[in-house]
Amino acid sequence: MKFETRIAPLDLDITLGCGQTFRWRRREDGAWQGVLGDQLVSLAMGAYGLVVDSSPGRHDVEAMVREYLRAEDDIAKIQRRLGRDAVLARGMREVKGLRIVKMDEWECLVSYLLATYANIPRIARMIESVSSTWGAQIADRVHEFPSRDDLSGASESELKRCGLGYRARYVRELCDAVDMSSMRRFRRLGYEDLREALKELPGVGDKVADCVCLFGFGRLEAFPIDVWMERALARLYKAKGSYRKLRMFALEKFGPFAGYAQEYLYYNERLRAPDGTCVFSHK
DNA sequence: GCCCAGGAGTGTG
DNA sequence: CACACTCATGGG
Repeated sequence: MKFETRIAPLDLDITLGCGQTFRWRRREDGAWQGVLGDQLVSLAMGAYGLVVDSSPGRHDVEAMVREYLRAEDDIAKIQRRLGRDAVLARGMREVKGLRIVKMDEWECLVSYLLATYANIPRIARMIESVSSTWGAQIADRVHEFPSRDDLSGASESELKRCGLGYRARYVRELCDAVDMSSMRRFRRLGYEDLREALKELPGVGDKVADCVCLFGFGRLEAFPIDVWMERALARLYKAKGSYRKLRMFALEKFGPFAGYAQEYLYYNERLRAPDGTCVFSHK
């Protein structure tokens, strides 16, 4: 099933390749292939807008894609607010097409649980391994992300065979700690209450909780802080200190769209090292 | 071999 | 509160 839908501004390479989500691959022809729910989806930029090709295809795939890419976010408005900060104001035009994604809450929670103390290629491998072991198959070598019930049958040793290491125990305990009704209950909580509730879960600390708030529950004020963000905040704002202090700094400075500021800064900080490009600077 | 990776849990001062 | 240590593992 193939159709075109209008989402602007949008840069697929930045949005799907910047490390906020882990199951998309860029093909030789430039199209991005990934899995959304039970759909194998390919995305490419066309003349009119975003060209979506999905299989097996479903009547609501367009709505799924538009929700995932947060098509209704007013990027101009967000950037106007973030532009009050002089550092961001200088480089935001370069990342206009970066959109925060709206992942499935459960997939996001497990993904960022696995992401602790691992690099992005390894995170992607762990997720693919878990998906191909417990997720329903939808195409050749393509599987859905396993639901909570799919995964609740997995033993710790089976999970370790997927290369999870010490994370295997967290996943096992997470399956016992939550079900789909608790995930629905989480949706009704405000950001601060949600992040505290998530932190109650095994293997979920400050950083994972904020990632799940942002990329899973769509709380745009969440500002996850990892080692790259610590570097960016120190380099660009001379801000240092505990997670709590840095989070308060960001919330005050960037307000309700702190999550977008975080992803702009994260993208910039990560790309700065390998190829020398630097979108934002303190000068 | 050495270092680091989108950290969290636990114990201690 | 802050800090130190441990927890597995793969890749540069």
